[in-house]
Amino acid sequence: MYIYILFEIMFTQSEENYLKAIFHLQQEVEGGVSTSGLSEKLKTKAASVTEMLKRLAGKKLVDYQKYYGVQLTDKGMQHALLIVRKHRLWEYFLVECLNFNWDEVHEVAEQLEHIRSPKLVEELDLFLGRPQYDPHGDPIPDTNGKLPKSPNKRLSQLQKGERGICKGFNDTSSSFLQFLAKQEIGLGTNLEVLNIESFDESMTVLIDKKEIPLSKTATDNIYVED
Amino acid sequence: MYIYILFEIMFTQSEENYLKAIFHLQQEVEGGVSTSGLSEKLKTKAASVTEMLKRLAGKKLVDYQKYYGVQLTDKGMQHALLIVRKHRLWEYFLVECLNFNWDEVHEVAEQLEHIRSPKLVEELDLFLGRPQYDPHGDPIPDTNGKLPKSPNKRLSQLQKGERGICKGFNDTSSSFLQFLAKQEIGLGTNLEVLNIESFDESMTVLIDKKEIPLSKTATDNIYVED
DNA sequence: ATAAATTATTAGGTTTACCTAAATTTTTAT
DNA sequence: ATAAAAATTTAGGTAAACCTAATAATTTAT
Ligand SMILES: [Mn+2]
Ligand SMILES: [Mn+2]
Ligand SMILES: [Mn+2]
Ligand SMILES: [Mn+2]
Repeated sequence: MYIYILFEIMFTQSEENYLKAIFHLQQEVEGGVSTSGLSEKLKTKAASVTEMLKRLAGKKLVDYQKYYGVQLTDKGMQHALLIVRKHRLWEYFLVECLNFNWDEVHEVAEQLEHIRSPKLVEELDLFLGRPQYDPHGDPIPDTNGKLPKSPNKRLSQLQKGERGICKGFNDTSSSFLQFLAKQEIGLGTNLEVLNIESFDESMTVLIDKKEIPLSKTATDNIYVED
Repeated sequence: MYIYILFEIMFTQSEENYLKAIFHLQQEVEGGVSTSGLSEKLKTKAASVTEMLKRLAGKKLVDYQKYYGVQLTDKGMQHALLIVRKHRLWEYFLVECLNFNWDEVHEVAEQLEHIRSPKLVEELDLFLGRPQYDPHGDPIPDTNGKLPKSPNKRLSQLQKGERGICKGFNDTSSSFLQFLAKQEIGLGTNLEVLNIESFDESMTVLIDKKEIPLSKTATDNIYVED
């Protein structure tokens, strides 16, 4: 019985990476997640993705319709949320305890998220003081997979003259995070929209008395609370 | 150039497990480490070991003589020491920070030791206060692979009437560690040899006013400082 | 409605890391 | 010294997770 449960819960690193990628892509577009989307996100070829999707479907982790993409089953969602939980808890640990910068944590968390030990996850959560958000402002699922509500207004959605507090980022690539650091934009940063160019939707934003120009691409990837 | 260095340093989990196993077996017996010894330690079949040894030899991590076992090269030793360092630092972390018992840490450390990130190791070491010994009393190699001198007298080497302080354990199997916990023997435990049976070399030891009988097998696996 | 372009799947290969069974070498016992 | 036993290696196979090239289905554009 115990063995049975272990088998049910054991997935390979690769399978877990796919589950997480599907989870993230699922939030961006509705309907099935495409083979090419996964292929791009995971930097593997489409043929490899197709193969893995068939395997995941066999394990009842996804519903897979040939040519029409995949969606996580409840079981798949549950495990994806565990991986996300672990990823974000470790990121928090790296920044809070080990002097990592927020743009250095991703690669290591990508490995640590696969460490298998229920006790480890729960104790780490406790040790860190049950944080709600990771260093990028992303919500950390609790033991049951429940997400605290995420800050979900984008900076690009603010009107001229509105103010907001930076609560998170969508793109967490190293280059974007380094760009943000250079502009001195971080979690908790206060900002005010001074102007919006109508032709390219770029903004001029007031941060700490400095006027910072930001492209639509940038403002789309910054979450704010107003 | 940078890529080249990365390739040189990247080994698979399996390769790392072999290197560590060879390292441990090398300390127990002199001469080459045998295929069967590795097979037993790693719970794989001898044929699999032979195959891996050829691969490791190809990567200059071991000197391998068909039919006569292997020994780590300098390069292999260096990497084995890094894995041991990581394993023991993580064990220390689990016990000191995450409320693990010393007999619960091994399995998780077995996974964590493979996380690749030079910064992580050094920062973890710093965060933990540069510990010298892991929760089992085993020495933690420093950044350069240097080991602090290990407590190396076995309880079985003490004479009748001698006293000692428990400094470490050789066998770190769950069953042995649980046995020790039951007898309330741990790091720092004071003990006195009350009697040694000549026929089987078993001992009666005084610990905290209780008389505890210990087999030769047990006393061989307990390190003491006198 | 067709053709072209795009996207996805299948077919066939590779490498790693296991396995079993058979063959070979070394060690031990007579 | 030879034979039996034990240890090791080789041969041949499997599954995971990738790949390229060829084929097929879907979507888009004319
Ligand atoms: Mn990962
Ligand atoms: Mn994050
Ligand atoms: Mn390991
Ligand atoms: Mn240990």
